[in-house]
Amino acid sequence: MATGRTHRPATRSRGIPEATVARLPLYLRALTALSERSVPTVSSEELAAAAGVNSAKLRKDFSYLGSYGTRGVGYDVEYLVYQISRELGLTQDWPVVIVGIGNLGAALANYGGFASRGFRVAALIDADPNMAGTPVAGMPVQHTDDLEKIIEDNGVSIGVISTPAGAAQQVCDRLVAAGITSILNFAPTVLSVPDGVDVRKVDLSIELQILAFHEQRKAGEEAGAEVVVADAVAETAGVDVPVDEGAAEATAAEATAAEAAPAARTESTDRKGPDGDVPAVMPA
Amino acid sequence: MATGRTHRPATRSRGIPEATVARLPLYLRALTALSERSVPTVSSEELAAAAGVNSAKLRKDFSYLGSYGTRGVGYDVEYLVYQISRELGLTQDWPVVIVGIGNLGAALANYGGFASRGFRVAALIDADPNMAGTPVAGMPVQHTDDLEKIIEDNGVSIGVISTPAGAAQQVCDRLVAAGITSILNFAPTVLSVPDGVDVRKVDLSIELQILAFHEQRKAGEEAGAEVVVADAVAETAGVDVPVDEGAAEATAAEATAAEAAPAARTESTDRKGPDGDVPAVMPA
DNA sequence: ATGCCTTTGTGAACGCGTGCACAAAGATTG
DNA sequence: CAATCTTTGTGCACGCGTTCACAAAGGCAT
Repeated sequence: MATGRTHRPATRSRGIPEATVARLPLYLRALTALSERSVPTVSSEELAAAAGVNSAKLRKDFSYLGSYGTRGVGYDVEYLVYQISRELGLTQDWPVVIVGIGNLGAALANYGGFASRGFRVAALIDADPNMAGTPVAGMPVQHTDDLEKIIEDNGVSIGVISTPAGAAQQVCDRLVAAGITSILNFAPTVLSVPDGVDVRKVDLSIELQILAFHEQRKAGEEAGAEVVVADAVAETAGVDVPVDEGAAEATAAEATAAEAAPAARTESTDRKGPDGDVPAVMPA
Repeated sequence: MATGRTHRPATRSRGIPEATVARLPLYLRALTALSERSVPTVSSEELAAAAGVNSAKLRKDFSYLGSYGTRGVGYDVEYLVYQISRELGLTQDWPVVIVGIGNLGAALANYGGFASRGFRVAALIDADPNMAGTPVAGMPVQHTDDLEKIIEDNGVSIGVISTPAGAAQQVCDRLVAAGITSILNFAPTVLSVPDGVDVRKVDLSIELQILAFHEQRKAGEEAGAEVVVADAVAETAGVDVPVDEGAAEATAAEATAAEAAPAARTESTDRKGPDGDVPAVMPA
């Protein structure tokens, strides 16, 4: 998925499991859809299907909130919508600032999903003086100089960072100093924040890399013979097998193509060679 | 299905834990930065700090890849960059199509982080005929009609969906039918795909809702006297505490602010328009 | 070589999250 | 009111992921 949180130490969270919290918005969305279709009640089975999860998991998730269902019937849609909204804190207004109005920042400013859930874009902030005053999503961009004042005046506690990576930590520090305690970070950097500040990150590049890993694995399985060969080579060649078999495979790769690893990365990304690990043929 | 590795430590084979895979890009980024500064070696402690993780975790993560470190010294930066890149499949080129060129789609098309990691945007696709031919990020937008042909001609196996929610499943189906096996979904919908197809989702609205939850909890703790009092009352009064403490807290909240809960629930469809979270991004 | 110092790699313990399976609870029907 | 049927809520077991803590391994100085 898309996120990660800065590690929260000792918070006596006699509360809802993090994994459950992360699913509540999913349930809420499914419930909202049902609500709009005026469906009065829904069973855990149906709702789970709509949310794309296991029904047992859903019931357990709801059990952390309380007993809001009726046995033999299901859950009252409207009531559940309200309860989840309340639990998530969506019954109140959350002013949000977006810092860094480039392509992504502008897209976020135009994103309809914010307002529909109680998130109000209070201000758009950018460091470029030329952008100041320029309307984006019907709202004038303001300059970074006024960041602190904007946050204070609007009582903002959630900030979105969509600046380039180089500016992110600096912006983050100013946001935190100004009183922000929750940050959604789109910049490809690890932000360091003091305790008590939550950071969630969305990293497009990382998501793609994870997909690439699985994609490669899938491709490798189809032409799976290669891997076997690599293992065989390792054994026949009497390669000094380190600690375990997993390492052996890696070692086999080294023994052939990866020997020139440091050299290979000097330039080209071409490595069609006798890799033994990387599939030589791409999925069509 | 997975009959092979029933009784075996996952050390063998491509048994890299999912959690580890998700962190590899993080390490890679930190290592790349070190590489650019010509740092020759790095210890697990230093690298962990740069990546924002625990050093023990990092070492264990690397142990799944093999023994690439040198005791007493650390890891060779260049070598590790190569190994991780190879493991993630970044040593090859991954053509990608982006479907839905609204605000977000355009932002993604302009995003530099893709190309820098071996991901090449092969095509931009949109359903709006008026957009066809319009250059976005120096590349003409193509019409959905040609989706299948584009994917086949370019050997694309990774697709990015940045359409409105309503169109996402349909687009997804066509992508899958055309041979796509990995999807990065930005539309706020649960996509259903056949086995063998990976889907990762990025949902901005959900991220904010999770932040709101924690934000609310933080605010509640500061003025936490309320909750404590409520609990005390419950006990002193000999109230039959319902299911568990969590529920007790919820009950306490209702007793104060959420008194109007049942009322609100009759009317809860009001505050959000029919938009829901439908538009991930509207076709500009 | 020998001994010291640093850092890796990993065994083991622990905690969280997931899924199964079922008893309890309520609706519904006759 | 009793019997039946549906669906919730949860106890339990299992597996994954995280963290600790330490022996082994390598470098380096003497």
